[in-house]
Parts: sequence; C-alpha cells; structure tokens
Amino acid sequence: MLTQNHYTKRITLADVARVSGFSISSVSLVLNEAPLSRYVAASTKEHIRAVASKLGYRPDAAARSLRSRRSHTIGIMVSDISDPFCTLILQGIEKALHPTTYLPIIMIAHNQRKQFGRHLEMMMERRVEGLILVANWLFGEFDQLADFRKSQIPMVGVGRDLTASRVRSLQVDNEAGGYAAARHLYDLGHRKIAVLRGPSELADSDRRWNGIQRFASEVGLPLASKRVGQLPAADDPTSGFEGGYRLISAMIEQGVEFTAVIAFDDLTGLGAIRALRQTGRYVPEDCSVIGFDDVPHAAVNTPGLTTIRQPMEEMGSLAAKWVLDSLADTKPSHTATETSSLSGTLHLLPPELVIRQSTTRRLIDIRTAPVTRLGVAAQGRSRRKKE
Amino acid sequence: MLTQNHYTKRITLADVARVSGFSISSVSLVLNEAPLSRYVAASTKEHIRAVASKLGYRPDAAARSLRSRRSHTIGIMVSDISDPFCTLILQGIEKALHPTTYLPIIMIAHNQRKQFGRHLEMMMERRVEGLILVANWLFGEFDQLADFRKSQIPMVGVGRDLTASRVRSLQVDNEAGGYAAARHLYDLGHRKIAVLRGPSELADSDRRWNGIQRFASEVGLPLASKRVGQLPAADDPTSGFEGGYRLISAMIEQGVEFTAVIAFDDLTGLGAIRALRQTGRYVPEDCSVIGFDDVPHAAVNTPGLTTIRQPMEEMGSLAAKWVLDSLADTKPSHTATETSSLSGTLHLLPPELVIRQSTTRRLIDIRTAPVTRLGVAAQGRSRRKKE
DNA sequence: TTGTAAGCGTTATCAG
DNA sequence: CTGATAACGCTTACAA
Repeated sequence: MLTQNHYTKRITLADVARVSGFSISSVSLVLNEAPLSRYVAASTKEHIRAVASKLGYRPDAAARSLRSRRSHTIGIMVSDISDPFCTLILQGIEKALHPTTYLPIIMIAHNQRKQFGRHLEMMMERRVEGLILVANWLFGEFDQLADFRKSQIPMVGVGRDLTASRVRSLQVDNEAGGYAAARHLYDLGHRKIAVLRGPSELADSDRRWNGIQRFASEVGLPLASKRVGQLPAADDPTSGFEGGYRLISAMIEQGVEFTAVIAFDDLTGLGAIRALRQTGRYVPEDCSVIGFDDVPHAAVNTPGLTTIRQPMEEMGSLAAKWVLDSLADTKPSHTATETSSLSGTLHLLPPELVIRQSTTRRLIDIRTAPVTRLGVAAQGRSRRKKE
Repeated sequence: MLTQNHYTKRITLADVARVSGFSISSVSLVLNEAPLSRYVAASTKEHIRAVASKLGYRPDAAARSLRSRRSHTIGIMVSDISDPFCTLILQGIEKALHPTTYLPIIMIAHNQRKQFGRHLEMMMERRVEGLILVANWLFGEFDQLADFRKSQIPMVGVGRDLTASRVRSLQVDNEAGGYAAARHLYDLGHRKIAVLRGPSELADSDRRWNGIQRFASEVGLPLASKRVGQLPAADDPTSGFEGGYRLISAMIEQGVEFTAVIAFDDLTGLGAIRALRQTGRYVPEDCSVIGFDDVPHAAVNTPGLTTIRQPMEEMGSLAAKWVLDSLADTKPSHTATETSSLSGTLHLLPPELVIRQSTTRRLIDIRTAPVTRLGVAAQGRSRRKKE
C-alpha cells in the first residue's frame, strides 16, 4: 500500500492473509500443505485456498529459497545443444527429474571454455543442489568444479569420462562397442575392414579402437594401417561427416581395398557413405558401413545405418538418479561413509548393436544369404546389376 | 555464528564485511561496482575485492532478486528438445541472450499439455521477466498465458503461429516455402508432382499447400488428387518419416505415376526416399524429392536432400531481440504507445531454397543437362544403367 | 567516504 | 487451532 508499485503489483502472502482475514502464517501453512496444517479447520483451508486462487497468488521462488535455504534446482550443463547425443541424454535427465520436486536448470556452453566457466559460476550463485555435466566432446577442468566439490554438491558427468576432474562419470563402454562393431562385420564375412578412428584428443577414440584391435587379434584379423584413418582434431561434433567423407575418398583414390567401414560415429559413417556413393559404390552391396551412437540420423538414412547404440536416454536418467540419491543420502548428519569415495568412479553402460541395412554379407556371399537377413526395411530387393 | 550450519557454511556479504573490516553496504557497493562506489577509496576497493575472492564469496541469486525485484531471467519454453528444429531455434536464442545480463531458463514440455502448464506456472513463480515459446508442433491455449499477459511480461512465440493465443509470433513464410518448392520442381521439368501434406491440425500444413496450389494455378499445372497425400495426425514430429514412407509406398502400389515429391518436411522426405528405394527407384534419377525445414538430417543424407530452409537460428535470435526490446521499452513510466498493440502480430521470415542432390531434371532431360547443374557433391556421376 | 537500517516475501518457532 | 515475530542475504536511501 505504501510503496504503491507502478505496474506489476505482485500478490503476496500478506495480500491473501489480509483478504481472507487470517494471518500470514496460517495462510502459508495451508497453501504449503505443511504438516502443521492438519490442525487448521477444513473450512478455513478452503477459504484461504479460494482467496489465494481468486487473487492469483503465486509463491515467490526467490523469497522461498532464500528463507528455506533450498533452491530445489539441479544444474544441467550441456556442452552442445545442437548435438542429438546431448539432447537425448537431456531427455533422459528430464524424465528422471520430472516426478521429483527438483527443477532442472539447463545451461548451454556451446563447447566454449569461457561459457562453461561462466555458467558454472551462475549455477553456484543460484545455489543448485546438484550438478549434471553433459559433455559430448571435450571438457576441461574448471576452477568452479573444485568449489562444487568443496560445497559437497553432488556432481555427475555423462557422456565423457570426467574422472580426471574427480567427477563421477557415466559413459557407454566404448571398448565393448568397438569390439562389437568389428565382430559384426567379421561375422558377415568381411576381412578387409577400413577403420575411421576419432580425433586423437578424444579418449573415446582410443577406447573404441582398442576394442576393435582386441577383437581383431582374437580372430587373427590383420588391420592394415592403410585402412586406418583418423579424424582431425575439431571442436565441432558434426565435423565427422566431412571427416568421414574425406578419409574414405582418399582411401578410394589411393586404391586401398576394403569391403566394410567401421566409422567413429554415425556422422562419420554417413560421410563415408557419401564418399562411397560418389565414386559409384553402393552401400551395402559394395561396402558395408557401421556407425556408433545411434543418433536419429542413423535410422532415417537410406539405407538405415547399422550402428553401435549408446543408451543415451538411459544414461541421462541414471545420472539424474545418482544425484538424486546423493541428495537423499546427504541428510544423515555425519559425513556418512564418504560419498566422495565415489567421486573417482567411472561407470560403463553396455552398448547395443543395432542392425539396419548398411551392413550385409560380403557381396560374394550375398546370393546365398537369405534375404530376410537384411531386415524388414531392406532396400536391396532389386539389386543393382553388377557391371 | 548463532545458527552454526552443519556442513555448507555459506559465505555472505556479512562475512566479507567482517573480515575486511568494512561495512556490509560498502562491500556491496564495491562488489557490484555500483555507481556510488565511485566515492570509495581505491585501496578499499582492492582490499574488499581481495577478501571476497579469498573467501570465495558468491552473491546469492535468490536474495539478490528478492531484494531487487528483478530475476534477470527469461523463460524459454521448448516443446520438444529432441527435435532439431527447436534445438536450432534455441541456439539462436542463446546467442542473442548471451551478451546480455539475462539468463535463459529453459524448460522442456515434451509436447505434453500438462507439462506446458506446469512449467508456465514455475516460470511465473520464478518471476521470469520475459517468455519465449518455442513450439514445433501443437500448442494450445493455457490459462497461464493470460496471467503472463496481465503481468505485462513480454512474450513471443517462435515456430508456430500463436497469435490465436494473442502471443506475438515469429515464423517462416510457409506459403512462400510451398510456392518455392513447387516452382523448383516445375523449373526442373517435373509435371507429375506428388505432394505429401502435413497433418491437417497443423496450420503450417495448409499454408504450404496453399503456396503449392498458388504456383500450380499460376502455371496451369494440375495437381491430381491421387498424387496428394496427407500425413495422419500425430503428436510426434518424427512421425513424418514413417508417414512419408507409407504414403509414397501406397501411391506406388496403386500405380500412381509421379516424377517428383514435395514432402511436408525433411523427415517426411526421407521417408519418401526410403519408400522409393525399397521399390527399386533411385533418387534423384527416377524421382526427385524436396523437403522442408533443413534440419541437419537433410545435409548428411545421401543424396543430400534439397529442401526449403527455415532460418531457425535467426528466428531464435530475432525472438530474443524482441523480448529484449520490450524489456527495454518497459522503463518509460506511462504505458507507452501500447506495446500490446503488437500482441496480435505474426511476423513471417522468408524461407530459402537449398538445392542439394535429391532433385534433378526429369530423367528424360537428364542426358542433355550439364552435370554441373547437379552441384558440387552430386553423386550422379556414375549413373545407374536404365533397365 | 563509509555506516545504519529498512525492507523484499517466505518459513518456522513459539506463544496464546 | 491460530497469530506474532524473527530470520534468510542482499540493495539502497539516508545519516554521519
């Protein structure tokens, strides 16, 4: 009344109290359905609620969290929102957080160091109660992470191994994925397999490669170095398309022979397909291609891209559950059994081979293979004449 | 000191004041670089700042916004985070907001009414100062929108026409897009053009169709109804792939002839390609396909999908600028020249034809057409023999 | 130049 | 069962 506000008059608890004729505290109790509101007369409750909604009362989040010292928010730092990999993880996080009282505060770093730092800073200021780091590509160490650690705020990383920054992390088992990819192609009869490794500064790249090598050595399959390419360093996850295209084009130009390609990720695989197609080769008839990730692109391509699937949504949900669990555990007064013992942990989830149409038996065997092996949506029915 | 907090002792202004030996207000002035801090001795400033950073002081966002009555946040409601369409708009918004002091608060509705409402509610409670609605698919009217209007909080919708809910909106010119698509195919010599319309409950669907019809009637091109299909209602934007696949499969099965397809969106176009391929037809040799949107899928498909591009990032930035402008205009005391006069406005941005490899001259003309017309990355060099 | 003090809208403790 | 009242951490007149 005194400080008559210009335009946006906000409805506060005091207003509801005044209009309803009850005290602020009663109103607060009722509207929050606090335990003590049990003793409030039903008629009173009803009246208060009616007034509140008639007035359009909405609690002020800032005041509430100032007083209660709880923000009820969980910070989600996403390195790149245009990458479907991150996006799907986000979806999983969202779903897990939805039934809780926690609100995800999403911030986007656009793969830029400065933004990471700035946003971590804001998350601290907003007093997030937990932090999930969704990283698809590079992710360095930041001062703020140390502060988060000190504040005992539960943190978990998804997508990348952030244990070096002492952040508990969640990731697909890249080694197993590489192994599965190699095995799939080998089982289809391929022996000359080209491998497109990821950029060297990505740890995943090595892990997948290790898996491939492990399988190869188990079955005695040689991996000629002329058939192994490596994507250049890049700070953009979609650069794989271009990279795959270039590497395969180069191999073809140099006369390197291969009947199958293991690509670092789906985009790289699609780039490979483009290169093959442009030189008159068809996938999968002339060459099989397998990707990694199973981003949406893979399924809608023709031919559908066979790939090693990362359970992205599941990863997101699991990460969210971890922080929720930590949050629940945090109540016990003494520091419990050292939650920090988990901080160095890296948890691996199993990948899954998704067979679509981009991989098939070596051509020489193809006539004898049952058509149904190619799957429902196989596009190979009217096979191109061999010239 | 009194309420010795168990674990998370927060550093407050009072702490900095005590340690530095100055008063809370001085510390506040200095750390905020407030106008009045001009009169503070340089040495004092330095000292205060040093203490603050040594102590690891971080202002409490809740307290700050409670006191200042400003949240410095802009709410972004995204209908579906897994849709690249939304994601790219988001990117644009982010970029425009980044240089400002406003923090985007992103909420994801997963295309579910209930979530929309719930999240709008939370945005009100968090006292967002502006609201951007990023909708790719359906978006109904919500009670909360009325409240936002009442609170004079600037709102803008991107992607869908929300003027029915009296929200100023920003959208691509769908009619022009449809027109351009039809024209492109016509110019390539196509006369039997199949059209896959979007779901009837999407207004965009009609607009694009109107554009197509307008062009057709201008050049006297008949659009036989047997060549026109319509996607079924669906609440998932990726359903277009399936839909396009089905519609084209059906047309083929019924012996309908066509040499080109205008798809409602890119996913629908990719579905069409899948159907064509599965019946032994190649794109673009046997049939051209044009999409709409230019989501990332379009570029990495082989053949690259020709499409009508929506300037999604630009749309996002523009939307953000609009709310920032409204925010700036809001200062003048008297209600200015009715900002609300804009509330019914629908702003259209021009689409852009992006020619890739999925469209080409009608086969009969193809031998005479210069190869360069197909673009740099044309995959048609080793053309399949006609059987 | 620096300090004092009055709130911002809630919640929670403690009397009545 | 209901009502004062004291914080929560910060900003900002106004005093000194």
